[in-house]
Amino acid sequence: MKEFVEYILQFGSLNQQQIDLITKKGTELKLGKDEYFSEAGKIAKQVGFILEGIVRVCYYNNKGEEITKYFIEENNLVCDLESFESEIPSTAYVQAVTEGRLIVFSKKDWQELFNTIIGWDAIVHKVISKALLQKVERRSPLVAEDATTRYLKFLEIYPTVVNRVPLSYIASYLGITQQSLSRIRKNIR
Amino acid sequence: MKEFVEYILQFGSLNQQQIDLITKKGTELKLGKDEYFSEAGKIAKQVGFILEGIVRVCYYNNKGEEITKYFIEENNLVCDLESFESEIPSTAYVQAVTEGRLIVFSKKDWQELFNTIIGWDAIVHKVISKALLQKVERRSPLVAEDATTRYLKFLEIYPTVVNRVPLSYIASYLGITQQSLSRIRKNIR
DNA sequence: GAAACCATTTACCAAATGGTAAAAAGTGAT
DNA sequence: ATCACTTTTTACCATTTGGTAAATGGTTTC
Repeated sequence: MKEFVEYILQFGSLNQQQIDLITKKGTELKLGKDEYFSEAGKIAKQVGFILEGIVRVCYYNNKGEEITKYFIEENNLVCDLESFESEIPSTAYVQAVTEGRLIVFSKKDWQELFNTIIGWDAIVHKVISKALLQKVERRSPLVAEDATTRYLKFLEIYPTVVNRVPLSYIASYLGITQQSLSRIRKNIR
Repeated sequence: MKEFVEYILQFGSLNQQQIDLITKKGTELKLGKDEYFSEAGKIAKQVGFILEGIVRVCYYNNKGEEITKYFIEENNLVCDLESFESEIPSTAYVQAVTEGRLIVFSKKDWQELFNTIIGWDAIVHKVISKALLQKVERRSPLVAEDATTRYLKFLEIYPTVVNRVPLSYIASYLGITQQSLSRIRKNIR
């Protein structure tokens, strides 16, 4: 929980009473490897913050292939925003890639924080903007490159992820087959 | 200007006095075809709202190729957020693809709105979150597809853009050569 | 340790895309 | 209408990537 409070405080200041309130609302959740945090077709009901582990967001394209949209690492929020905020069914799965430990807030508790903590609104919006901007900035530079360059850029973008997730997840994130990625790895060495 | 006020009011309510203040701060800017709204290496000093025309954000990759990161259409904000907010040099060019008409706010005026209009903060954050989310959601589904599918999806995503921008811009947005895109167009007909 | 299971690597050939270059089509100016 | 200029299309071949399948390597369970 300490990690979450520290993270939040980077984006704005809170007094002890407010911090206690936040701490009281959040509960710890353990996720097993491959377990889903939220699922496509269902409405996202929680906001999470990753203390430990790696999570990915994935979906199935119209060929039925499983595509990793992005990875989320420690010290980041996890939430299907569109689904959570608009209460529409999610279009993607959020899945623990490794074992994970999270702080989670129910929608009700999360909203209560907006009503009771002045400035919570501003902090959350900053957090979310930053996270979204990062997603855009990580994805964009990959598009116009060949597969090898994409993989090299992936190594820069997600240095803490490479050795903790299956090759096939990275391949689908990069938009190539796992055979191609394996070949690329071989050529790089 | 009316269009901008209408756009903003979708995200929160404002009284007439507040609307007048916003109206007073914004000035109209005309951009010629190919003219830059902001440039790589410089600090973004304005926020814009497109009344008319199409704008693109582009950069040069390490092979020196010009890559279109995304297009921005009418009724959307234009701003290199990272540069504008943190006052760091921008990494991309923002360029009018067609002739354009925008409402622009200087950094000083934009910030004054935060100080004088209660709730402006919340509105702007909603606008920005929505725009960023759209950028992610438009880009992600393209990655894992072959070139033809990417182009077909592009047509869905940017129906108002296809016939108003050069083929080469679309090709670089999709991460393929313009020859490939031309071939794809031929095969689709 | 053997068996079963899953992930990764390799190999082979087919298909898609890139690179270079030239032709064709479109645009604007005089 | 012609010329100069830019954009788009086409063609050719080289290179990259995909698809299928099998082999190898790793891990877990008994």
